[in-house]
Amino acid sequence: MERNTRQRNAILGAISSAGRPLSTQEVLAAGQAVVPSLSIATVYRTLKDLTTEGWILPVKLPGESDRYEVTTLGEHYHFKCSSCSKVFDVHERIKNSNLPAPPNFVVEKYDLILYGRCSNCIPKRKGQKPSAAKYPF
Amino acid sequence: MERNTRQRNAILGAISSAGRPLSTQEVLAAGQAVVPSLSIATVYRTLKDLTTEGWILPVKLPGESDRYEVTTLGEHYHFKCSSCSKVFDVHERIKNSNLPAPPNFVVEKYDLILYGRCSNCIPKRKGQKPSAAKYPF
DNA sequence: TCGCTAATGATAACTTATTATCAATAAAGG
DNA sequence: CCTTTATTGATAATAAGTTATCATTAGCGA
Repeated sequence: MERNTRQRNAILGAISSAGRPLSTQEVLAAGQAVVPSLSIATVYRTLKDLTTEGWILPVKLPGESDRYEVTTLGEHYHFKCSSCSKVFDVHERIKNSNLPAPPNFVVEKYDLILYGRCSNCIPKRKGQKPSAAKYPF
Repeated sequence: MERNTRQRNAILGAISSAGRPLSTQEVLAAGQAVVPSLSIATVYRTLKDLTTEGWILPVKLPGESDRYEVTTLGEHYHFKCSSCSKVFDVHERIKNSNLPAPPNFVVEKYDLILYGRCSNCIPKRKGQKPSAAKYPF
């Protein structure tokens, strides 16, 4: 990166403030809220640049295309809501002593991916619709 | 399925006896050991049929294409060796009470994916090469 | 403000995995 | 052994996500 463009700022800003990993389409939508002309080509280009420069990281879930989040979050897992399809960060830790492992295998790292309903997709009372999402995507 | 072909038998046999999830290319290689003319088109077709019929299931890992295993294994996780890229089943359980979850989120299911070195890829002594794989793929 | 050129936007091209096509082959019943 | 037709093998086509191309736009130093 050599120039500080509105597009780049909008993209990194969207990812930084989202509080959860964003898909390329979510990044596009959030970025266009700031720079309406933002194109998907610039999103892909900038996501690659920001990754190379160490600002963001791809989040890979089974059978899905990459989402992106900032690199400053430390060790955590991910929760995918089966209703709204958003992915959330989970910072609660799993006790290492409870990690299963086959005999004679050395575990170097692991991923834990939770699936279920996020707080916005759990109806509060019978017959009530889920409340509006906290996030703009 | 209406006819009991050598190709179908070779494919289901390979998956049944592998003891771990196989990629489409691994299924092709194992099947060709029995039916040399076996084509990748037949592998894809048969994997789809066997899945529909409930004999096998796709195993999805982040950023990778599907592997397949028989449906009779019960709940388990997967271990991917970072050296030989094979995926192994892990039948040891994780204690449910230790599952992290964000407040007000309902966890319906979860995946645990371990990464590290399998027993065949851990050198037994200094300077010794890893022993031959237990499996033919 | 000017000028250089990196960055952008629109879209074509590409990639990799998977599916469709169709003539040739081979199960399985008679 | 025949006949029927489901299945196969070879390959073209497809799909979705990502990357390349290139004329235009716009940072930013002078």
